[in-house]
Amino acid sequence: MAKSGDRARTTAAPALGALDFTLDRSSPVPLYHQLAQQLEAAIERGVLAPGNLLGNEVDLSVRLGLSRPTVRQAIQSLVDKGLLVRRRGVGTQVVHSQVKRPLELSSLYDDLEAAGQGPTTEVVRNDILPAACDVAAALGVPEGGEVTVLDRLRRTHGRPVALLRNYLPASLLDLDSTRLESTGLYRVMRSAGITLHSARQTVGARAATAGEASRLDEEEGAALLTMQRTAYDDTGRPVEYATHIYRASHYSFDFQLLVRP
Amino acid sequence: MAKSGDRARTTAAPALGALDFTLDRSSPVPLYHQLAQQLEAAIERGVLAPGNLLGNEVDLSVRLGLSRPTVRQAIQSLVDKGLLVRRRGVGTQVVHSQVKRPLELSSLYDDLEAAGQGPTTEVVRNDILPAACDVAAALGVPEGGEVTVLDRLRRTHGRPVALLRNYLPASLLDLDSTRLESTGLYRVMRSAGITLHSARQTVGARAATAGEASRLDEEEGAALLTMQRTAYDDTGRPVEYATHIYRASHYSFDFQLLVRP
DNA sequence: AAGTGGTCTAGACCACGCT
DNA sequence: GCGTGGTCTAGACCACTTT
Repeated sequence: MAKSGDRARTTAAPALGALDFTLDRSSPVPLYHQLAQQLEAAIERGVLAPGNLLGNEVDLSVRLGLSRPTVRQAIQSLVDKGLLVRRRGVGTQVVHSQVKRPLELSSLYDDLEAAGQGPTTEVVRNDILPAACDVAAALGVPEGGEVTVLDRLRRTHGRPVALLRNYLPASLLDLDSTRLESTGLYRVMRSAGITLHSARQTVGARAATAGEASRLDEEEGAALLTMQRTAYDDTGRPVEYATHIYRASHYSFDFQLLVRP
Repeated sequence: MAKSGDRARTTAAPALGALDFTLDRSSPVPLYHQLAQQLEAAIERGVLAPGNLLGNEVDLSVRLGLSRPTVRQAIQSLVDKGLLVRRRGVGTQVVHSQVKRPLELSSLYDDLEAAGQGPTTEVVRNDILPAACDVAAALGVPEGGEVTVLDRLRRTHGRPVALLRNYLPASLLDLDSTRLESTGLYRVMRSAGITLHSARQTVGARAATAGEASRLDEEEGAALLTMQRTAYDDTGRPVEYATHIYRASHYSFDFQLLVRP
């Protein structure tokens, strides 16, 4: 069914030898990771152009003084990031431009990073209350059990962009409002020893109520983006349930997907 | 800052020996993948309960007659899926319930799978036209170059849920409208030898115009979910640009994130 | 036929979490 | 100190793509 024979233009292998990789065997950072970082940097800087290259894992490992599995591990990590593509009988290529920075997946990281930076955050509420039914179910605590309810208003350039409501098991940690205004929730949680592992998100839309509209500087009925999220730590226990509202006129979710083979 | 000492309840290792793994060395499917599948099945069926287990990679490899790297590769693939967690000095645990099926990430797969199933699809337009500015930029073709424009209306339970507009380089493949009504676009592309590799998505919201409202059976001004996507094949070339509109009252995006360490 | 990545082995030592 | 996963090695054979 394919029409044009416009096949993967495989550029002849460029002078890869020009690249000098510096490996420090005494460093605590693993060799495969050192190699991966330097390969990624070379790709980012355009030294490794889209097309063919990285010829031959065996040669590479010999030239670097590493074993092949170690080199493979480095390459594999960049394949997982979507920067490289492997083909049997062909070789390993840098993916053809586009795709830039993999965006580290969706808003979880957005929020996480952006929180401490340009935007400002105002803590509107920070209380411990008995859990309502839906919250209890999401957090896996008994109904009526104590949960921290956190309401925040986030602005960028002085304009409101989002109403963030988060629920956390009250036993998990103390939330310092002052600290939450200068950094993101996830940073606070992380520095309390809570390591996030996964999250389940639902993104939808609906019209703004009068109350939401006034707080977000919108008209009643304006389109809002909604997001619900339950986040789990590395044991699989729920550690956060969030219901967020974003001004659709000022915010959208932007993320990249990789198709797993 | 952490309050409660409610630490990862590590269940004593259950009788793992009861599990019998069947490995077929003559099969074309890799040993690590056979093992991973059987481990995943055991987790799914609850035979491997959340808590501690899988004790000791070395023992496991001996008992299975595999080398440790092979066993590690199997385990690693499940860790990447979010089903297992490894801890140094502790062991490998099944993640504590929740998290069910990792949902294969966002709507790309949703559309991909759901397309051929419950929902029905009506091809409203399937033409080859010169590319407008934004389309040309997204697809990396010259402005005015030929692109296929595909408009579809998708329904579930007889009700409209989405207006799908897709642009593809006209040279890429012929799109058979009849076939598109019985299966998804990605299936058609795949069977034409186009293997998707990655996609960049933007999800937002806005109010419905009069025209959109009438086609979607909504009121003018109703909240709509919008999605723009550019998809790339495994060489990094854009193969699809899409602008989709969903009825927020009938559809939302649902997906899971894994936090990479 | 030659060259590539894909899989697999049987060891080794280290870093970390626990007790 | 002990047991765990984390890293690394130096080979081997196979499957696939290209010439």
